[in-house]
Amino acid sequence: MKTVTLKEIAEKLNISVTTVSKALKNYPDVSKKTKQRVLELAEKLNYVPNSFAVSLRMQQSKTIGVIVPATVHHFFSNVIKGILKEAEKKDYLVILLHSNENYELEKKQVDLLISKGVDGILISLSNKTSNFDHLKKIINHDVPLILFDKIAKAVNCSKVIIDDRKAAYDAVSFLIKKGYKRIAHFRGDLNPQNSIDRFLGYKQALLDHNIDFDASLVYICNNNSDFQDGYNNAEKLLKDHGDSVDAIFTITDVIAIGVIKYFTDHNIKIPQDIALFGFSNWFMSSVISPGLSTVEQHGYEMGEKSAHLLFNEIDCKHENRLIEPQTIVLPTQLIIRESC
Amino acid sequence: MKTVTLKEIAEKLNISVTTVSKALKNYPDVSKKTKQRVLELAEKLNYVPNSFAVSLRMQQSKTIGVIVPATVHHFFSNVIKGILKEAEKKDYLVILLHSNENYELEKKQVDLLISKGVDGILISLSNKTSNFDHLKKIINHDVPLILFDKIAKAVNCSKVIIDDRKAAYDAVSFLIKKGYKRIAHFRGDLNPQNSIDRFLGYKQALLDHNIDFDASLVYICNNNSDFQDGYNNAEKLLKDHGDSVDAIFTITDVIAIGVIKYFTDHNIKIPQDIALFGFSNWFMSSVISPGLSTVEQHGYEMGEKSAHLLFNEIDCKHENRLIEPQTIVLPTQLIIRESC
DNA sequence: TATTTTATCGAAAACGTTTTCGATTTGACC
DNA sequence: GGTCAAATCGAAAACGTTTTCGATAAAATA
Repeated sequence: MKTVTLKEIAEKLNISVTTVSKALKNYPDVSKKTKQRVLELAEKLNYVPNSFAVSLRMQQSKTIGVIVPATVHHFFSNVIKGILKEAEKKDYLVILLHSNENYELEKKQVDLLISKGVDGILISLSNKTSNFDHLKKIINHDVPLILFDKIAKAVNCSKVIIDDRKAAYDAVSFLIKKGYKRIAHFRGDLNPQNSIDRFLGYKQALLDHNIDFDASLVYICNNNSDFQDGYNNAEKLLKDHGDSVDAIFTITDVIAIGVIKYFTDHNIKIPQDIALFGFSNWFMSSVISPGLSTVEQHGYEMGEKSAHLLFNEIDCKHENRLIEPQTIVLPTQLIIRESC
Repeated sequence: MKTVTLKEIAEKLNISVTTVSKALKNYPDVSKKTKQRVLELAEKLNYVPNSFAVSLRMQQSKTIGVIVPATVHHFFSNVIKGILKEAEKKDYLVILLHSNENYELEKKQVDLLISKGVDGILISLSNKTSNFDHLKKIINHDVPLILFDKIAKAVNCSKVIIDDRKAAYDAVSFLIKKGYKRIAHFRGDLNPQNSIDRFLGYKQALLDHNIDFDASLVYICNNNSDFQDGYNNAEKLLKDHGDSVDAIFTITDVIAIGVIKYFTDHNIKIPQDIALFGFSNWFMSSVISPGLSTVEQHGYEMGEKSAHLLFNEIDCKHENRLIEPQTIVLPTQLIIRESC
């Protein structure tokens, strides 16, 4: 099937390319008669505008780029779902990229997206990202940028996040109010902001409830989506502190799942012997037993909101309106299940 | 930051656009001296070719499109991961679309991709898709197409699948050899091929082991990724057959998880009272208790292979070599855990 | 010196749109 | 019949590349 162009329609109708183009776009300066003739022939020949030419001429691609660490996460795949939904509404296509928690890759992918001429970019940073020049490059190229979930505070662009610190604070406070006294924390890497914030929330909650912070109760999970990390740290915790610890707040549900696995394997009862609180509300947390208490993070809404914000900034740019960076903080909820 | 063009480089160097272009592409008919001058200035000005112009001129976008029902599935997000990996190697970008198990949407998305001028398309069909005109349209437009996992046998293009029938046959045979005699099947919708094939494998296994097929033991899950369907059907099964059934083979792990939930809630022991066998090896199946026996489907490899096949066909097309549609059948494995 | 080869360059067409602006035609009005 | 306004159209430039092919100059050959 040959792809048909304006020129061919014009020749068949013995009119100019200009008129064909204008007819299809319903310009007022072409007669009803020719409009109809053009429309009919275009329909018949199955005309579809060459998007490369349109992009070149209009300087826009109707495409946005999305970079996430991975989508094999319940949270991120929900975010993607929300983004795709919004994009569909606005007739935009989305290019998806996985940084794989790799800074160099993330940098390269940003360059790729810029060179592809996407109309906007959505990024959730990799855990390894601590230099933000590539993000500034995006801004310098005047392409709208939104950071979500794993953001860089220092970068001057709009952001969509949750209040990690408060969410962690709430979760740990809940544990304390339930009567748990020695609460460990399996935190994430030292670098990413949400790992820091959740740790700070944990610490603050202890402080506010007159419980001394004990650094030896904090364990680091280098990869907060590897349940083996949770499994191993559970083992370490037991070795270090015996049964003196009565609860653990983990940076993600996956880590908590690893902990559950270890405890189940070693006949340690949850929540009788030790309680658990996760983060993100992965699907499996609702079906595992015991059900895992966790923080609902609303990935889908975060995707929606981020995309919405981005399209808004794209529109602003086209209308030459000023873009005022804003930060949206999405609410979270504690989901209480049997694990505490 | 202004984007710099060949023309600007040419003007600054007092040479023609042609020469600049050729210098950057290392044509033999431009002197080493000018090449160097061009390269240096291009580097200094941060020149990056306008991809719209390149696409228009070269008639290719270096972009492929992917349509899947959803990515909130462990299997599909692994497929995506594999596709992205391959695409990165070949310097291709991928546009991701969710059909949401909606035929009309899928059709529209195919049109979108065609009109975007993607160099190739990868699709896993929605459960509702039973008309394949949109796929034929892709082929008629001469854009390479690969179907994976949820395919249409009738469409003449390359495919990457597993042998659903054999995998189901193996799983059910395993149950039988373990001594289970009355084995129910929670199947998927009537339409999709893999739902049919898994059912046929189930039936064949019974037949080959001299067990009568009992249609009343087959339950339909309209949405095979909704664990509630499994929960509800477990309830129905109990009501219909009491404790006479000793095993269930489910179309997916999620359904099985729903079943586990129901049985756990009602104090029915797995596998003592009833055994379970799932399909797809979702991450959670390894961490739930009891561990769920299932069929490993190798999503990542399927993504890799599909993308590889697609890039191959794209290359063929460029070199005007004939494309011979082929079907790759990926091996599956039984993963045996505590549920049987 | 005349001729041929080689090295280096650039004009121009092409990819397929969109949009500006000027040209032509038509009809209305006096 | 002459003037003016409105309606309808198209030429051409522009978006930024890539590539063909012809032109020129320098070097090699006779």
